[in-house]
Amino acid sequence: MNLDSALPALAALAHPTRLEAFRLLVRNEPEGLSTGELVDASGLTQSTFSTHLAVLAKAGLVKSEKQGRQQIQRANIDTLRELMLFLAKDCCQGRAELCEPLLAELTCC
Amino acid sequence: MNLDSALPALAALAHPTRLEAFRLLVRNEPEGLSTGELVDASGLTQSTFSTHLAVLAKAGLVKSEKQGRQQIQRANIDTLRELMLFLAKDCCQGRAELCEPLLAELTCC
DNA sequence: TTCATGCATCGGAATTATCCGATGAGATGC
DNA sequence: GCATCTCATCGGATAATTCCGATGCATGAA
Repeated sequence: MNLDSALPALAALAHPTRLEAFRLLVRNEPEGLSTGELVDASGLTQSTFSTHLAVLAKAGLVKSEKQGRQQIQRANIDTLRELMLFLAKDCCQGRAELCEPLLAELTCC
Repeated sequence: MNLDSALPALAALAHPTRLEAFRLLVRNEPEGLSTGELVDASGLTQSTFSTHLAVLAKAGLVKSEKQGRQQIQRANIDTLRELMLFLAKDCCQGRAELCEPLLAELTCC
C-alpha cells in the first residue's frame, strides 16, 4: 500500500453509505452478503448503491463473487490492514513511543 | 471515535494534498511545522492550502498554536489512533483471527 | 420459449469540492 | 505611524460527486 492505493481506499470509506456497508461486510465475514441485502440495509436506490459498491470494489476493499444470479460481496480485510499499516508507518519510524499506545489498545480487543 | 467523527477524518485524509501534509506533520512530531512551510511543501497557493488545513483541523487531525505571527501546526496522533481503532474494532469483535495479522505487522515497527 | 429476478450502467440534474486571486486581520520591525 | 510578514476568509469559476429513473444483460423459474 502506497499513496496512490491509500487515497482511493480512504475516499471509498469517506462516505456514510460506503463506510456503513464496509463495516457491515466486515461484521459478516467470512460469509458475505448479497448486493440486494446491502441495498436494503442502505435505504438507497439499487442503482445508487451499485455505484457506491463499485467505488469500494475499485479501492480493493470489497471482493465480489457470483452465486446464481446474486452477487455475493465480501470485505477484503487485507486491504484494510494495509491501509492501517500505511497510516501507522510514519508514526512508528524512529519513534515507537507514538505508536505504542495504539498497539496497546489494539491488542486488548 | 464514532461514525460521525470518523467520516470527517477519513474525508480529510482522502485528498493527496491533505494526506501528504498530515504525514509530513507526523514525521515532524513533536516540533511541528509552520503553515508557510507546509504551503511551500504543497506547491499550492497559500489560500488553497489554508482551506485544506482547515479541513484537517476540523477533523481533529491537526492542532495549531500561535507563535509570533506564525501558526505552528502539529499532527494529532490521538485522533489517528482513534480512527484506526474505530476501523479495527469491527474486525476484532468475536473474531480475533481477523486482526491478529494486523497486530503482528504493527508490532514489528 | 417466456417471464421474473438481481444487478450494472447510462443520462441528466443537483449538490459539493477544489482552486485561485483579492482582501482583511493580527503581529512585528523601522 | 507605517510598511511588512503570516495567515484566514471571501467570491466566483470549474470540476467532481451524488443521486435517481430508465435501460440492458445475464440467470433461473415456469
